[in-house]
Amino acid sequence: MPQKTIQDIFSDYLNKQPIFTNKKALTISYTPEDVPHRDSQINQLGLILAPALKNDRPSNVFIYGGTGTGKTLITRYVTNQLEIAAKKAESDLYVMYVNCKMKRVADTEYRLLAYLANILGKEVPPTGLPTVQVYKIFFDALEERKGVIILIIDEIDALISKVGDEILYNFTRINQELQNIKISIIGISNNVSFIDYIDARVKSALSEEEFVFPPYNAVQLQDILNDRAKIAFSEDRIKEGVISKCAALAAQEHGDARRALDLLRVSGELAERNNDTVITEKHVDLAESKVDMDRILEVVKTQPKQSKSVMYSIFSLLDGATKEKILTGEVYDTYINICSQISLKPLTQRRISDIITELDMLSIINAKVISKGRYGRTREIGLAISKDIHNRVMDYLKKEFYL
DNA sequence: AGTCCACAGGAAGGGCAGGCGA
DNA sequence: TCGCCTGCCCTTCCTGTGGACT
Repeated sequence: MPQKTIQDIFSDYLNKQPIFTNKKALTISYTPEDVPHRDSQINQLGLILAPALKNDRPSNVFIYGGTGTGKTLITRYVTNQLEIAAKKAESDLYVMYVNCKMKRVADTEYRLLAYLANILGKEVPPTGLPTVQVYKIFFDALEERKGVIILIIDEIDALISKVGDEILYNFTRINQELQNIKISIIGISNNVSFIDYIDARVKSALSEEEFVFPPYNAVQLQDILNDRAKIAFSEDRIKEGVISKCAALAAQEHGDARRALDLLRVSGELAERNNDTVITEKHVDLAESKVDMDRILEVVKTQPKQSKSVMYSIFSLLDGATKEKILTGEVYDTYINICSQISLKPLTQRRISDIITELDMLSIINAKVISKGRYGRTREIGLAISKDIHNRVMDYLKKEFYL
């Protein structure tokens, strides 16, 4: 068979009937027209926010629930609808959304304020001003609007664990300080126990209303996927069992709708790349490992060099396959070695300890504090990723460090 | 019962890059 | 230019601790 030229590949691609008609429907940023299995939450939130239409301040709301349980989606959906209604009723309503997990955007007090001021059309330099002044800029910008402002703070637990709860206290006081506007805060958190850590005054002010989003079960996930698949794929592209398999896999993992959508989307992409016309369960299997692989590789790539070399130290210790668990001290010794090999200035053990904690939080490793009695207290470190991914990450790091 | 290991992890602060107003 | 502010990464110094060993 004659070799395909690059032009053949391109024309094949162009002539091919696409599997996807609207891939966006399978991403988390997509807001569907209706949201199944969340009627009661939608109605509740709607009732709480409705006073905004009559220019009254809605209660502050706190929403909890695991990843992919629809917290953000429902909040945005309801506030979108509210905005439409407000336009009809000609009432002044402004909705602001911020996600505190956006790295280098809103993960500190200063940045959050700067970001919010920016939404309101005020320029704040990325650094340099006293925080008090940024507050003033933000408050002034608010004052220029009138009516009701709904401020959605997503992943609020990430912010508070980093900068403390004072910022929330300041927010709850806006209503007393500014005459023209009424602000209502919707806090969204992945962590249910988070509210216990904040100051009692803030707590009572913020959680005037509370609700919890339970995880989806496999049947519900299946409904969600079916709805989205109708929009995302051309007809008859999905083999029987594919959607239920995606739903089942995601249900096993805390009922996470995001994961279910990822699995289905990647399955489709794999089929497309493979020139298959129909998505089968085989593609879902492949997608499952690819979704994890992509997530981990992405995280690894964006780590700073020091973090990468700690990772490399841990991985190469565990690569010997003699042990499944290693200790902080061993990691540090290996790390010092690696540093001299790649001419990197070694950090102190204290700092490495923090880096290990960070890697643990990124779910790349598992680190558990254990006591070995006479032989001290330390952390026992193991891998949180599969052997396959481990090998891929090792290859990447080796290349990166020319090892 | 007491000791002592090998760290965990908190607190404070240094040094840097970068911005502001005077 | 200077003094003051910020976030970020890091070091230094420190106290705390579970449980094997004596």
